[in-house]
Amino acid sequence: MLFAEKPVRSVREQIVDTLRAEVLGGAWDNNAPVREQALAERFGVSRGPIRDALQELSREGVLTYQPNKGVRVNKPPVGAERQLLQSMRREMETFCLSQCMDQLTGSDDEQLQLILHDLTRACSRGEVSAIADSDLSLHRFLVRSASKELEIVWQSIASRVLMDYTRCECYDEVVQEHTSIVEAVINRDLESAHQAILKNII
Amino acid sequence: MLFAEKPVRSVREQIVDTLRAEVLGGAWDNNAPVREQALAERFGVSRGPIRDALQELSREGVLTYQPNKGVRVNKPPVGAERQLLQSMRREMETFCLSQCMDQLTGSDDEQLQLILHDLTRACSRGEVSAIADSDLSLHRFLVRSASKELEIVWQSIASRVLMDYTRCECYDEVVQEHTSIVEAVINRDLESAHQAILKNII
DNA sequence: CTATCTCAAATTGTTAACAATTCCAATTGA
DNA sequence: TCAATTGGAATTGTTAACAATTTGAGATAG
Repeated sequence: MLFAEKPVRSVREQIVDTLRAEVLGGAWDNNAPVREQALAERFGVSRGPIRDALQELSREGVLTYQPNKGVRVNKPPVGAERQLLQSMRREMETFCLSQCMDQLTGSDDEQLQLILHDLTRACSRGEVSAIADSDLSLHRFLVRSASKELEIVWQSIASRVLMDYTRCECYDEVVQEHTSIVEAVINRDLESAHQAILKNII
Repeated sequence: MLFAEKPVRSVREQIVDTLRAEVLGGAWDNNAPVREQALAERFGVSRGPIRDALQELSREGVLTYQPNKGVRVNKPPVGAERQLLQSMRREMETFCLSQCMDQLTGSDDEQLQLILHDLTRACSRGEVSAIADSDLSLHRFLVRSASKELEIVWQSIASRVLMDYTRCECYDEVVQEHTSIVEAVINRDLESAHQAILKNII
């Protein structure tokens, strides 16, 4: 069996990714309650998988859970707490870059450019949810290339930090910064990649 | 309503805490499959809450999940990956100490000493699961005092790092190190507390 | 008028049955 | 003999019904 394992995305994963992008994109009111039944009807499944997804997003920091009261949209971290999370995110991503840089293949480069293309298109159209999703996807790709174990930890930090993604309105800058990252990676220029990452994670 | 909200522990939380302590304490074989039905019978509930608990422990790094194949006991991180997680844990705990130190009350001190007492007793009896649980509880108490939001992130890092808790066999040292931490905290000596924490998180 | 109580509707939590998938050992065939 | 097949048992995934809890509007008493 030499086939590359195709990432069979479960129902739960699809729901998680969709809702995460929507929340980070500002499509849900802050502190708004999230109802299981409504989501179940929307996604055409029963409440079981929906509950799974909401639990995962709660641990990720996108939603917040209260026993017997359901989940709501979480508040973004502020002040020193936010700075700590940003610092940890920088630490993880620079580490993962160092780890994976030498092992990336041409196929990886293609995928990166694909994601960058999605990000550019989403920015030009001003689709905030799609922008947030592509942004996260690009960083996730690099982290995942280094370690699937670290990916889970990273996601719960990155999601929290990006809970106020909508306040970033300068789309051109987003495209520019990620273009720098991808270019440096494709050139296997670790130093430039580190700098580009640090510049992007303010 | 001025009553302190008593932490009503849901069924899921109890199962999560029990299983986490058992795994960290080495009571489960490495890479051993974890069966939902068996746990459901053991805890006297249906598979639903069990699945919730297993999902949570998977995101926490204690277990590892594979679609349609269930969960297994996860492997501890090694090498540079482990060092990164340790570094992040240190960063979080020193931060949380600085944040909460001034706000701790006498009641908090009592609780800390209670946990330290549990830890000491567990060490003297050599009950590894109880040791791991008390150890985590003590650190969690300090993190939680600073931020309930950070607690979730911290847990997923600390659990991973402590996946090889059993290899630490010098119980006296465990007691000693945590006694130093609690003493420094009770004396509101931030500098000593930081040093004690850093010494404990190797 | 305000605060409290009551009860029905809405919502979350749990369960057991069913569906889909995986696992594994016995069977088959070259 | 050994690899591939197959069928049933074991296990996970999903669903709908039911139980428990919360919510909120209206009634009630002060």
